[in-house]
Amino acid sequence: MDDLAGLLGLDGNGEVPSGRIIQIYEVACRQFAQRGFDGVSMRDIAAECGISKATLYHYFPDKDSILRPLAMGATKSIYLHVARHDDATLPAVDRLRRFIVETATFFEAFRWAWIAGSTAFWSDPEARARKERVAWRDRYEQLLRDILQAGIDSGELKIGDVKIAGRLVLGTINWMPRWYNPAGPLKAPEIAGQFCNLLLDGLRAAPPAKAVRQRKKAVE
Amino acid sequence: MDDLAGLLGLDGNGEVPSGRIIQIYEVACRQFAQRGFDGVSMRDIAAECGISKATLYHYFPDKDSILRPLAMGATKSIYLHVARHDDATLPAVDRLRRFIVETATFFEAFRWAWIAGSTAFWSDPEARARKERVAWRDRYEQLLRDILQAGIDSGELKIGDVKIAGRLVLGTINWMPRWYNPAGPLKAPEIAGQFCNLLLDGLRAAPPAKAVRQRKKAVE
DNA sequence: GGCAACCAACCGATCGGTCGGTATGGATGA
DNA sequence: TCATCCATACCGACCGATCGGTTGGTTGCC
Repeated sequence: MDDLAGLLGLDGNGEVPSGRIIQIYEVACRQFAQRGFDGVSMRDIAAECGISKATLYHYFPDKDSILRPLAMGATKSIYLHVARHDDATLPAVDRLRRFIVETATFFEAFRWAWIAGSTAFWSDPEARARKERVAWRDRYEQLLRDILQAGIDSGELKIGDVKIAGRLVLGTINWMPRWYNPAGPLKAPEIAGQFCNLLLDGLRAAPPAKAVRQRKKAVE
Repeated sequence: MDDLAGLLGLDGNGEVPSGRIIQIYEVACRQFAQRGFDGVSMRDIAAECGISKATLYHYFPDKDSILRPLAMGATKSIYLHVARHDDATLPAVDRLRRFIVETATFFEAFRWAWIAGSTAFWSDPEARARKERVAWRDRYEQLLRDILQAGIDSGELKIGDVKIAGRLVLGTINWMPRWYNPAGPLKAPEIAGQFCNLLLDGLRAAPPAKAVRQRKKAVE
């Protein structure tokens, strides 16, 4: 189960979230992820929850306020999760591995919320919420770039452009939800670990110097 | 300009495509990419084209038949494009570079169609069209895996799992449309070239043997 | 005359959202 | 003890707006 309550921050404070509210979040989250925000009607959500549409509006003022906490929670929690597991005293290579693997761990736990948030990013009409979400996303991406820069400074990594390298890493991670099969033989963190190995050491077999020359000629 | 006519296969046959049809494709394509298929109404498209909604239905029988050729064309053409530029007699490393760079070249030319197709993949109600599109997508991904396998066989590449490595490469490419800025200093093929360098040689600075030992200890 | 291009007006369906009302169960006060 | 009260949880029926799509035309050019 997803433990969406944790992602939404509903379990920490004094409020006791109704089980119905959690159910609505879970149902809506999966439907948004699978068919998109516009592709899901309030009637759809109500039907799968086994309640009437009017009851849905007893718990939520409008459709946006179902998606918003999910999208915000996913974006904010992913940063808090990787930041909690980061340790700036470790070698940058290990920090990078943790960043990648912990992102996958998080994504596996909150797959639907992640997808729903990333596909419906553009539709929130409330500017403040949109801005806050972008800020958390920026923190997440900045942490990765900080790790890469630390690796350059320590001599562990050899990177021309930190921004480009960051895009490379983020692309591999962010594309995972599109094809990842939870029922497959490899769990997300294992795949992420292999990604990290490939990213660090490259696809190329260690070439003798003359092979490099030959390659350069062939490109021309 | 996009030259959507080429992507749609409208210029090769005897038919003379009306300029209006091209205009509708261009407008719809960009709107679908920016706001999603469900987020765009036929009224929106008609308004930006400067025609009435009824006239839209003079050229297209329904909404799906505007998106379908765009999505199909993007998926089919990307494969044909990279396959045309592939040369199985070249070293696998060069073939891989061409695959990545030519994908970026194509994506830069048909950015909106690419995005519209990849986001609206799931909504086509016509099973035959969906199946055909998946088939072209599979050919595209299989070509990449073939190149990787050729590199393993020739000793150029050192890859444990071709599927995983393929996902890695595809992720970096497919995520590009999400952040790529056409007005930025680097064009898509240049970025793709840098991606290829990083993918081939890795982020890690060539480590002395003892540094590798140290790293392994730190992971534990 | 015939046909491509175009449009205002309209259709049934569905959208997000509202309204008035009901069943229930626990606290309150005489 | 029992009537009252109130908040919570729920629902059927409805609203105006908008959706994809249709109809019955009117132009203007060959």
